[in-house]
Amino acid sequence: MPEVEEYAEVIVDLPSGHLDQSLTYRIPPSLKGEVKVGSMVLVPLLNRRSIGYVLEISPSSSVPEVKEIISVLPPNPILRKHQISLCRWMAEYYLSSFSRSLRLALPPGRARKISEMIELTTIDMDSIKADVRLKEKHRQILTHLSQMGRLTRSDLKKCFPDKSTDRYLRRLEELGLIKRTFTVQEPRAELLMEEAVYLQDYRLEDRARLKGSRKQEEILSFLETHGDGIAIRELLALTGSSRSSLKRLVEKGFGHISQVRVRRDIMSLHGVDEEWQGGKVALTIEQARAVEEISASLEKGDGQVFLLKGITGSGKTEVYLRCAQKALDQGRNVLILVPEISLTPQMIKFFSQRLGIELGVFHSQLSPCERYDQWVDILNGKIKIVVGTRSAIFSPLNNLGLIVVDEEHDPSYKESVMPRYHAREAAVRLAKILSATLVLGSATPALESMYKARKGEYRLLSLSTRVPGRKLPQVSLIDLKQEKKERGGSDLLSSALLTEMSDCLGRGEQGILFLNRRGFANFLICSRCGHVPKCRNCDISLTFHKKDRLLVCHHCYWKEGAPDLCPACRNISLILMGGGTQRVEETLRKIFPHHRVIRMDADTTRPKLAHFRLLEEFRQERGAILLGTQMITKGLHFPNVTLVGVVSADTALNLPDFRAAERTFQLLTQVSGRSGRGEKEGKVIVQSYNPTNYAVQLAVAQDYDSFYEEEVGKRDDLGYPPFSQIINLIFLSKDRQVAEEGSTTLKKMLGGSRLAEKGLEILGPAPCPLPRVKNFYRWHIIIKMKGDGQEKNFIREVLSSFYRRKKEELRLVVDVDPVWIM
DNA sequence: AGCACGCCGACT
DNA sequence: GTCGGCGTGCTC
Ligand SMILES: [Zn+2]
Ligand SMILES: [Zn+2]
Repeated sequence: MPEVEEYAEVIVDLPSGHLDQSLTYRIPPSLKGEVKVGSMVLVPLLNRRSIGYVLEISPSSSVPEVKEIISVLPPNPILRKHQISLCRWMAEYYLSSFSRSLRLALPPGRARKISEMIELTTIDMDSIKADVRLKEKHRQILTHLSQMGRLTRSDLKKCFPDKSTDRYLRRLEELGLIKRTFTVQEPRAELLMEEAVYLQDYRLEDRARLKGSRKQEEILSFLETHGDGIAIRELLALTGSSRSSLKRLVEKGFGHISQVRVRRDIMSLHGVDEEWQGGKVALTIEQARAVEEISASLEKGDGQVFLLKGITGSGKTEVYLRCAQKALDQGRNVLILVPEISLTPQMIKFFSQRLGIELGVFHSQLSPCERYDQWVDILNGKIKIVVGTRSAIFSPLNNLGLIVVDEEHDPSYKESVMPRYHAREAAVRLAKILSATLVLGSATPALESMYKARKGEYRLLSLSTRVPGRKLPQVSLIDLKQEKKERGGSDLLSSALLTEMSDCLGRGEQGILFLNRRGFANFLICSRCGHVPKCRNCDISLTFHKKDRLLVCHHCYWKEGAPDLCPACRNISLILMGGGTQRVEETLRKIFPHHRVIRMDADTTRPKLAHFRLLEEFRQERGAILLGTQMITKGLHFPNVTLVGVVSADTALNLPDFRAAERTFQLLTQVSGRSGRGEKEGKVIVQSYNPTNYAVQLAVAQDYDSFYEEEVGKRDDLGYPPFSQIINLIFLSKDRQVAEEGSTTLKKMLGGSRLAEKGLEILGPAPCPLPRVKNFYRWHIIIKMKGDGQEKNFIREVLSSFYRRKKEELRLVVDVDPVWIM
């Protein structure tokens, strides 16, 4: 039988990821049938080895000299075709590399690395000493190797840091004095097994004696209420205790620890969540129409994108559930994306009960072990519906009928490391790849989404009637200009807010206060008329720099002296705003010393599962205050919360970001549209120097359409999205100069004066609004593209040549369609 | 990421 | 000459 040749197109996975073309390899006869599209393979590359992913298989090759694939690595195949298509698009669209995006789609813990070990070929050191071909440095390296045995290249370089070490190693290998071996590293053991705690029988009197040890008592009652079999890692995170407390508890005979392959995961914990209760209900007319339209698309399999705009409490979830059921009935699978903060155990249970089916859950806080088991269950068809956060877009679930992106405007859908993809846009792409119907749901759709819906690209469905029996809270706007005149309250909290808070806490109810994130830019605001100095080019609030009393635009680097008088009303009334979050917390603790103040922000939620823990603490504490950034909106559903305050609408409105108004509108709409599910009436207080601002007013009036018109007009005037596409290039270095130089160099490479011809406009270079983070100086340039997207190819080429010649200590982050400009 | 190749300046 | 540093280009 004649041998039919087969070739594979392989993307090589180099750590730096800049070899972005596929390479052709021959499939040896022994691996025929084994190498498939999506296989992870070991391939030769120059005189090394590398991991690669097979994109395609073809019977012929135009490459003159091809090498052979060495082996196939399990699980095989590791990627499905639709994942490869999604990653190809992602790498291109977000100006990243193919291998980098593919890595995101690999099953958890299954990414492999190659390790290179260097060792002597002889132990005869005398002949080495006599070898005249060797230089002093050769001998030093050989001696070091003879003492240390096998070493990796990087270990060796710790002792021989000069740049010439590689050269010497090359020569030593040529002379046959050293040899290199390449091995594929096995997945780490802890990814496959996990330690879990199980309770043992204990006597009540022993239990009583634990009272003295607070932490042990806490761990034990956690296990009693939530059930045992939970991973130690998560148990400690959820109870906020240390390993030693657990160890003592186990020593006293209350439980034992064992290694488990599969364990109960965090998503199966018990608990209550008001948001996810109730059974199947009758649909409103609007809901029924939405379900009908989406179902029709499911039946046709036309890959229609729907924008489901539904005010809070209008029952979007019910629409998702009915449509999911429909897709499942058709024998097709379902993917539901939700924001980070909404994915709770109760939500999962609710969905799974309603659909009567086991759900796959994708969550960054699950252990790799757990996630791998789900991956297997998806492949063997046991899991037909996946609910997850941003990264669930990479789920191997195929045969998708329906994709849902809930709260599609939520910023947590945007990835923060490269490729900085937006899960909503990725979902649009995935729906196209798989001809799945896509539903984007939100009460306050992103401007970009609504723009596409108005253009007819998406089909708009509206739910405008509230499910009966829900009351809107009473919203008051506090004008800080007045407040200032009357000198009431503390410097950041008005007397109205403090009085309401005191009443609320006094009744044993709870309050929530929204603050802006810390460490952000300061700006000037007029305490008499509310005026804020803005950049005349960008319409961005200017940032105040104390050192040289300058106002600076962090988009285009426009600078001007800080005025003494308010430019609008000519009074000496400009005050500094933006800081003070720390002070609000201190003030609250001082005024309400007997009430718990819980702060939830990026810092306090850094430990694993801290979200759950802090929210749970808040829920259970009568008369507590929850203080934090946008991430605390989850707390709005708690029935005992009767007061919600927004400390400074101005700080939100004046973040140096063209989306500041949209963000503020979304937050305020959500806050003032929250419908009390309890019997108690809710109150909302919004503090501002500009209570007449359109974003504030229209949010309170729950008027999305007017806000859209107003905001879209502004975006059009200034050429911001959706009327242009923006790419933010961020240059990071520990050396300020390096970061700044990088940004100027790249701007020059992009064409300097001939930018307009290419349809590009560049703002900056400028220091980022957060100019220094964790010791890294940050500069950026903003590229605005007005054309059809063709300019991107040009930018890609410039970037790749920039990457090749840039200094090692300079890091470049490419953010296409940035969600925050920070 | 390695590795080769070529260029250049510093130092025997 | 020789040694290292550095920019550039390539990897099937
Ligand atoms: Zn003024
Ligand atoms: Zn500007």
